[in-house]
Amino acid sequence: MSDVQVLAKRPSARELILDAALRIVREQGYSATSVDDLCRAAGVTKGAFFHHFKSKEDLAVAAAKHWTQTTEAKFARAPYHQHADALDRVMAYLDFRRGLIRGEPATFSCYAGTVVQETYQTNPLIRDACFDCVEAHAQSLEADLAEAIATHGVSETAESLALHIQAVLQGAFILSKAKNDRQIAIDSIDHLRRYFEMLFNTPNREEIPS
Amino acid sequence: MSDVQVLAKRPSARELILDAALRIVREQGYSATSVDDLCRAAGVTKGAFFHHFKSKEDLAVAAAKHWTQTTEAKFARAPYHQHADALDRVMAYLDFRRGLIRGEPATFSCYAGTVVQETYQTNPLIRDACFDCVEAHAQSLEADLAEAIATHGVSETAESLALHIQAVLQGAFILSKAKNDRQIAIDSIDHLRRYFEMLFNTPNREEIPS
DNA sequence: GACAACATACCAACCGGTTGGTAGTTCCCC
DNA sequence: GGGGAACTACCAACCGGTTGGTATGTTGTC
Repeated sequence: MSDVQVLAKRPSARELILDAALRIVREQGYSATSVDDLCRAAGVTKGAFFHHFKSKEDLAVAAAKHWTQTTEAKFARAPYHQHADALDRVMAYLDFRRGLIRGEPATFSCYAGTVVQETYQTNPLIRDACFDCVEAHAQSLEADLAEAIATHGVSETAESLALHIQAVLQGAFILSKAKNDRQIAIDSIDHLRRYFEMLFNTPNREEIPS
Repeated sequence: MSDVQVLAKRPSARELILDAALRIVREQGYSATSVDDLCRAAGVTKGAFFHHFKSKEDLAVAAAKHWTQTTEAKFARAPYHQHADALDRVMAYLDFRRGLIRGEPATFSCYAGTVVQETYQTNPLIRDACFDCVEAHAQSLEADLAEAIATHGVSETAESLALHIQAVLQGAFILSKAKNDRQIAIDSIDHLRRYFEMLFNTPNREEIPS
């Protein structure tokens, strides 16, 4: 054994490629990213790429699952879960998402949202993998939303609200990319927050608390 | 003069290409659409393409402007302008947008939103052209929004609300594409409508009408 | 020595773009 | 009003580079 035994072992080519894919595809888009681009960015050869993935499409699907895993871990250890009240957790989640809008759009935008626009009609496998990403994350919010809905007598469903949050975020990312300005995304998230404040504060919503 | 003098003259290659671009690029994405694809769809040759556009990038920018023009015309003759009250016009606009969610995502989604995701970092010319599209349409709503804001004592700006509408729509399109289901987009627009209802009905919003 | 994990070299198809050309129209000078 | 130069609109064939993918090694490990 020539190397020192360190805990941070050199990541495999597969992991290097997947991490590179999440980064470059969010920068350039899926179609514009060539297999050579990915290999160069990951520091591996084309042989390694096609050893681990049987096609570029296969990589895109695997990267979607990888995206789900990394984001799942990120949100699992986020502080918004700490609040005792369900609605507090929901609002803290929105604030957490707001706080993530930092740096370049490529770093805070969504892999699935980027890829699905280019593939939804030509590649159902990738499209479904991308929807699974978004849906899985939305579902992770449903428990808190359902509890807040029950407590505050709101007539929306947890599923619908969770998906609407994702829609606003995706749209906010697009506007940020188009204007090359992150503030425009933050503004939309603020509008979303205000929607939730009004929806859940229920300031005698036409006297019909359902 | 050998031909009959008809009003509907054969569209030029340039127009055929631009129309084809709006259609195919929304289906396949910008990078995945080759110049040959465009020529085939438009029924013209590559020579004609490069006679009218100096590059594929040039076509993308021209198509963005073409998109602005066609949508401008479409919304100019939409019925939501008829209402006497400004807030009624705003709400009717949202309902109009809701009603446009028909058929395939490629037919109701936005050229600019699709293209900008693939080009925002690699091609500033295209990115700016796409933002101009979105901004121009958002600005067309600002007069009605400003009037409704003034009448109802709302503390948001017309610009911010107009852009938020566009963000929600863009996000709704993405979710529709991902789920391959237009209802998910309609649901988000319904949430947006509810936000506007609550924002403008001002049911003693914490007693601070600004 | 078997097998996974890579690396090297290569391929046909396709990519955006260029070429040299033609048909028709417009313009201008006589 | 006739002729020709200049111009626009378009076309088919072609070009070098890049594409996703493959075939065939080589290397390290159990």
